[in-house]
Amino acid sequence: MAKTDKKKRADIVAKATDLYWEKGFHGTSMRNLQEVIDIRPGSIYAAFGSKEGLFKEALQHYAQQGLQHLSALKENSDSPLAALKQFVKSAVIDSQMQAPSGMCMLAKTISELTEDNADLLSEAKRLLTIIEDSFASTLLEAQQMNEIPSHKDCQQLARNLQVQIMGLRTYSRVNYQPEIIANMIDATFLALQQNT
Amino acid sequence: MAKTDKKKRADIVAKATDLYWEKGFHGTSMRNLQEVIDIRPGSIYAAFGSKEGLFKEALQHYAQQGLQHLSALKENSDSPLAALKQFVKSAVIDSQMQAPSGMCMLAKTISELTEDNADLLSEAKRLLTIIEDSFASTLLEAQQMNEIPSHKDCQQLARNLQVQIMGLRTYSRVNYQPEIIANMIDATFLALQQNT
DNA sequence: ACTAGATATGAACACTCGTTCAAGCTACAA
DNA sequence: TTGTAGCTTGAACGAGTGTTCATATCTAGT
Repeated sequence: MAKTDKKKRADIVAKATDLYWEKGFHGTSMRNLQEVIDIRPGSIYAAFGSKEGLFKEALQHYAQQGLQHLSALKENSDSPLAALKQFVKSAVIDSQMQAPSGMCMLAKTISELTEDNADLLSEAKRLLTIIEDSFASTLLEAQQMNEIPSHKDCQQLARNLQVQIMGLRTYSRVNYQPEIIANMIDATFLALQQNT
Repeated sequence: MAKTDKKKRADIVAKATDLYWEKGFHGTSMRNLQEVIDIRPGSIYAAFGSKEGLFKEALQHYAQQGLQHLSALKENSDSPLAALKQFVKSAVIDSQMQAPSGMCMLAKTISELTEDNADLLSEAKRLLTIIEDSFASTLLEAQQMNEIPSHKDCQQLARNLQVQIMGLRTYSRVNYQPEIIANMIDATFLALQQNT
């Protein structure tokens, strides 16, 4: 019973995440959500309290999904750097056609919201920081395996990567040219390994 | 009379731009706009047709503003590259505190909207392309003055710059550290000039 | 099979949304 | 001074917003 409840709840959050991700916080109405999830308003409010409450859980679900994807890729590879590169390519290139939006949901949220929704804004920032940290520790693993010159600052490299991903995902929406984007990612990772 | 009308209209567009820029298309209501501009609904609809019509003009106003800023900087400098760098720094760093939003309004629009507002979306893309072209021609000027190695592809460099700016402006909203951001911009422009 | 507690339902609430339009006002030509 | 063309006004429209809650339904323990 408890298990069923948890599964149901997770299912609701997953569907809500996709809709919020596509249309944004202000662009998504509770009626939209109710139709897509096939649930009545009372149930949402009993479980999540408000439109903001559900959005907050959607953000968390989104971030966790991303982190899990990265660690899955790392497990299937003996090069942390190659895993990271694959992660970036799938986030930037594949998600442009497959995902609800080509944008990173966290970046999209940070772009959209103002201090009128300070809670959601700071939650999105917090989650992005966590992701940046997981980039940094992946890069550190790569460094320990001599994939990256030892004098480089992995926190700084993670920052650069974060900037690059955000830029590329936005740019890809303007100009979707997979090969060119792929080349830019290759160049970014080549620079990581170089000695200057 | 015609002059006064044009000035009035431009004033309305300028105020609308700032509000839309801050709150986004869906986050801004016509009531918000009416209050900020101090105008009655009928007048807006007579002049712009719809919420979308006004937003479209706001996008155009925003883009034109940016292009004018860049060419003003170029006139006050004999190095196109230095002017461009100053433009980037002011867009990424200064606008974080001063402008309605730290984001580029065009990127923000592209991030927010879906095909439900195809007109606005493609207008934002079109304007961003124009801006990228003006980066490219600025870089070409720099190349002709030997500020940039002659074998580099200025269109490609402009693309990189666009990606970098979009990324940095989003990242700055998460983590506003002006010196670090400034260093990253310096590094980007140093790489432009280098011979690899 | 019965009952008590939890959960789901969907009509309804107060409010805001984008938009319209008849009536009033303004400013210039004759 | 008067006529008229065009702009401004603000009340009003129907539809949609996020949210609530009394009622109906379901579930689990006896």
